Amino acid sequence: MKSNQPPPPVGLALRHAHLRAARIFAEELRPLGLENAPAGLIINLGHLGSLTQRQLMDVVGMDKSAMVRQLDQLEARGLVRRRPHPTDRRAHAVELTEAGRRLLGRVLEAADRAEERLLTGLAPERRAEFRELLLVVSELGPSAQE
Amino acid sequence: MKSNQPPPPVGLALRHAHLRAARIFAEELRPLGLENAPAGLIINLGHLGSLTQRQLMDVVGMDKSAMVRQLDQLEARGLVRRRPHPTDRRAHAVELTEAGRRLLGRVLEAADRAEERLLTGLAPERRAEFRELLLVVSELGPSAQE
DNA sequence: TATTGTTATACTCTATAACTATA
DNA sequence: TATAGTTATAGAGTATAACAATA
Repeated sequence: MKSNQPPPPVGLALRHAHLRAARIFAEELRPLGLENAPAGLIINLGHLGSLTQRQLMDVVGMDKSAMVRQLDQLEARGLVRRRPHPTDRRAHAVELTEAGRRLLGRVLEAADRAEERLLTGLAPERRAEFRELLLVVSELGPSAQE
Repeated sequence: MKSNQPPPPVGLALRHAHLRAARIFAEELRPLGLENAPAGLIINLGHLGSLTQRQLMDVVGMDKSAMVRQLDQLEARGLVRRRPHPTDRRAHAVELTEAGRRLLGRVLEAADRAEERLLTGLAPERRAEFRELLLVVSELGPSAQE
């Protein structure tokens, strides 16, 4: 039943799975003129509402200076706004503009199509199972013990 | 039972899981003086034996020129050897040296420790399940339909 | 004519550190 | 003294294209 190759380390499989997911997502995003990183930012801002840049860095795992550059570009395109933070005058409250929120809908559709393609090899129940396990391993899920 | 947040797209969860795996693996590799990319090459050469650079590129998802640089460094450290390919005189047959094979053992131990840490949140049966599903999604596994 | 490996270039990401303005 | 954001810099990865040798 098993192949004669030893199973690859989980880390390598995660790398391949992520590379494949990123490739597929990039294809689905192409018509929107967006790349993966800014699309990820938009999705997270959509989920979480207004965030400081520091919080965004933690959420998307992006570097401080890369975050500045990405937000500069998104702001120049009118998709995102930096506002004064209500209580901390050092910080910015970053949020989607109306145009950003409109684009968010199309980005989420692209993400859904990408996910459908990514999980083609799994039956529906196994997809749910995969999602659940992945949330634990990624430490994004409810069972993440931080 | 469920959180009130919508679940993140699987692609984002894969990204987080992979970032976490890479961070943990890097920590386990530090005593060996190796980084993730060359360690991945060594593991793959160990699993698959002698490969051309072209094949290695496909297997590890690395760029043409990055592959040249990585192999140059591994060859300079005496861990890898480029030999004439038996049938294609354009190609190189890349393989581990004896020193490389000795290091491979320690790299695999580091990978095991990293995997143990990575999957801490999952009970043993769920780890096997996760591995199996991930192999399908990564298209590395037996069910990959190319 | 296409492919393997090499080299070169430009662009992006990462990591680091300095700097400012606040806290 | 520490933190949020900005800026600058060096290093690594990615993407491209050109090239030599070979298929």
